[in-house]
Amino acid sequence: MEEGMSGFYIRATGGRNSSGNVGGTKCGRWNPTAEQVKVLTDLFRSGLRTPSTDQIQKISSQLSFYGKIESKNVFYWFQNHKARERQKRRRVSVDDDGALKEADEKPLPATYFTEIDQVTEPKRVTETLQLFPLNSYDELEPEKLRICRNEWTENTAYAWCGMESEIGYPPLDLRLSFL
Amino acid sequence: MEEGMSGFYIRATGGRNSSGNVGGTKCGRWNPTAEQVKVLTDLFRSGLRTPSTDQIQKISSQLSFYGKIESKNVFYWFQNHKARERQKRRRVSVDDDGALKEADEKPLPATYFTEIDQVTEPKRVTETLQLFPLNSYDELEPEKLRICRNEWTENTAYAWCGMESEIGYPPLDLRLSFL
DNA sequence: TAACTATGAATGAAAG
DNA sequence: CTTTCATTCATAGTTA
Repeated sequence: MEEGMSGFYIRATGGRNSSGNVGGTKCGRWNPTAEQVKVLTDLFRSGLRTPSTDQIQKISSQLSFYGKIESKNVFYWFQNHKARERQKRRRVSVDDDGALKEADEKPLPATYFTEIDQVTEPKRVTETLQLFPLNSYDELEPEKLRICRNEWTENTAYAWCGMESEIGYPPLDLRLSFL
Repeated sequence: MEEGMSGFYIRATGGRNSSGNVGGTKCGRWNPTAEQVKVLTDLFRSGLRTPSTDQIQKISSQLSFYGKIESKNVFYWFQNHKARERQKRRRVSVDDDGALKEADEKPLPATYFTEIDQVTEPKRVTETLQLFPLNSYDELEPEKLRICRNEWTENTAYAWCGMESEIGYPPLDLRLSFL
């Protein structure tokens, strides 16, 4: 029952600043700034999933305002984000029983976009994608509060068979034949 | 979701005791029980390195008997365990060429597992066969050198206009209408 | 209680 | 698109 007061941790903030790499290093990986992440997330939430080369180019160009970025970073970001959303959903759907938690990447209504490169759109999209009435990021939090989102599952079903006491675990089959 | 911000993190310090989560708490990371760790370690030592989604499901399901667990925990556990074993070995091979340290995760002979179904249902037997003889030992491949190759900017397949680096930032339309 | 350690979680990058 | 790998961040638990 160790219960300390809530304390803070000061993040060391190593030599990397948000607008670039550590001084001298040339091969570090991209470290997106909060603003960049926000824009990308907004785009994703708006329905963008697989931006074309041209779109990537434009996004990257714009985001370079906030810090160093290359087109490939944008490309990878969307690829990863999409894949992980799927993977997450796949995994949740299996071991989650119905506790539906807030999906933090739920697509917005399509009116947000004029045309959306979304899975629901059979027709190939022209790369117009105009007019993005987002009023985001006028201010970014100077500090980040880490919230527990519990994205994966809440897991409600533990089969605590009441046969044992709390610590008296049943003998484990070390051969693991259950698999 | 991390980004290059410098700031503090506030530790929530929910009411958690050492043997697991308190009933009311739903935040916080997974805290495996000793039994869960043992099973996972045994699986690892038996050669399992990268369980498939299906295997992850089964493992997670079984381990839920010992306490709260989600499939993503199993996924991460194997990911981390494998990575850290690799990293440890790499470190040893670098700064300590001659003397081999004690490998504490040495794979067991395969006979450790497999046919022990004398008390289990045939269904379990099937699942056993399904899990083990598969692509478990995907280790042993040489580690890759991570070189900064600049493929993206050079490769013609994408033809990114490499315009990153330090440039005068254009006036940015903050409402993302650039697309 | 502040370092330190072990490890869960996340994600950029890339391979398959 | 899927899966894997490397690296880093975050934090529970431990130690000095």
